[in-house]
Amino acid sequence: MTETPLRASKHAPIFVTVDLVIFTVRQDALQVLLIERGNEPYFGLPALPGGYVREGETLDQAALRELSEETGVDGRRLHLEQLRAYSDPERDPRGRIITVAYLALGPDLPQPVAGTDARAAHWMPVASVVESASLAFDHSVILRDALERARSQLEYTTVAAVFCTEPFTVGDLRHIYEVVWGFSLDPSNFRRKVTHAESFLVPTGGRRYPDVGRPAALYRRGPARLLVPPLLRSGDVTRSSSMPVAPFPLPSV
Amino acid sequence: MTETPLRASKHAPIFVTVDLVIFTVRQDALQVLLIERGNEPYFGLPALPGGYVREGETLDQAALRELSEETGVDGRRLHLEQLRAYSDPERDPRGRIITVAYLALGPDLPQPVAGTDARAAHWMPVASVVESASLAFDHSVILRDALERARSQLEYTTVAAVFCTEPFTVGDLRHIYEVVWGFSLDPSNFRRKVTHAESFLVPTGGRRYPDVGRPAALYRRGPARLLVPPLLRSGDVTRSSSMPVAPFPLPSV
DNA sequence: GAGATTTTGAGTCAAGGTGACCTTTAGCTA
DNA sequence: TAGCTAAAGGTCACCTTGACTCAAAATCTC
Repeated sequence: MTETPLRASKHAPIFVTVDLVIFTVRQDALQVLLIERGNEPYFGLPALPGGYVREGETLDQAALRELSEETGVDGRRLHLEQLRAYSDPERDPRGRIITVAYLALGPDLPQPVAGTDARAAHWMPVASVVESASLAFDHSVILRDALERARSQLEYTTVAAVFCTEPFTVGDLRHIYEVVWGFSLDPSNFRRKVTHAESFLVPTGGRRYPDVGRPAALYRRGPARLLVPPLLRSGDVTRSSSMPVAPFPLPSV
Repeated sequence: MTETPLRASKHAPIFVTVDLVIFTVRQDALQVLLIERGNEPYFGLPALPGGYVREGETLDQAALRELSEETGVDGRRLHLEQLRAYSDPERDPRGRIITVAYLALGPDLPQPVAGTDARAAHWMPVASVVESASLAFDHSVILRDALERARSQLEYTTVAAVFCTEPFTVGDLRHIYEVVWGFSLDPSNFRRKVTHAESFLVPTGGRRYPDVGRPAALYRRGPARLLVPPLLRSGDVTRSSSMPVAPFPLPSV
């Protein structure tokens, strides 16, 4: 915050957008909602949904608005959190545009109605997108950051449950973890942990009778937000923490 | 990202600033660098250092520049990471200004030379600021968020070591944890954890002879950035994770 | 110089979490 | 009925943790 008057010439105004990384789990895969760009630049390339922040709007409000415009889903049913800002001056060839990325997690969402901008929107498996498709702008980087954030959130918070439609079984929840983390978990140990965690799962008393196998008890999301103790990815592989700008194990102090 | 041309009238340009929460440990207390505002609005009130993002500059670069302008310290000696964006349309009475807050951690820094803007800059104990002083703009909120982030980072990463000037002892490092977390730790258990953590501490071979007591071995920061296993605040009290915008099912995460 | 003081550093022990694995239960189908 | 599947519960060895004790190496006090 400087004391310089707002319209001073030195500091050029900047256009600000929000971009959404919307994750859901469908068909045994973590999927992300991508739109196909209908204009230059990056015409025809897949991109994250998003748009300009309007006057008098907070970033959160802009994200919620874009969310409902793109998916037709009431944002209150989803988990939505700010990821971080991306600000490379060259990130958008049209000019100086900073974007604030949001991470949205929700249960199997409806096939997106084409957004208000009539752009085609599709669910795509995250795995295939991150390793093959190149997205418009710096959206590939944003997607990778969002994926790592989501994976890490599953360890320390109870967000995994928002991927499930209520009521759900412990098996449903485990399936979420396996799909997001990309490896399978011991069913017995998983049950022990999530049922022992305080206020994570609330039994409804009901049961679900699968096509085959013993019926499973049904649960609803409990009030707990934090998972104590955390449910760590045991392998503990390739975990990157929040990203420092100056390399953190720094050259001498 | 919409396809609308950049200079469309609908989306008003927005001014973007970076604000810095610079923490250091001096005199047995966690301290934050505050400036005294020399202009309206909030004339005379303490505020976080910061300033407008310039043309062609990334947010990270702007943060590094403000850091050196305010403290005269080379940013490469510090840990610097993006905290989050704050965007309430009413947060700045001068108009639409979004700020991206950064968290900077460093060893006992020099008494800040008055910034280039000739504003008075002072180290203030965080404890007294958060519970009494009201800062300009929404800086009180930013400071609280930054404090919680720093406390949580000490659990899962090795950043605590950047508060120490090398070489340092295990006691020095424990002192950092105690000051930032606000409670004392068992010296013996603390030593066991940090010395067993892979690549956290590298012994220099030297010793430091204190005024009284047994001499202590000296260490340098190791290459590890993540603390495995994490060093959890046992009390596990008042921990809040990253903040969702729409309450992820129920209030407060 | 002897003993008290202080801080480092090492070790013990019980409690609890974790991963690997086994067993039983409750439904289905052949 | 036998066989299959997934749920649910249990066992056990291993490890981490917190609380605690004890020895080591320096200074300070008398």
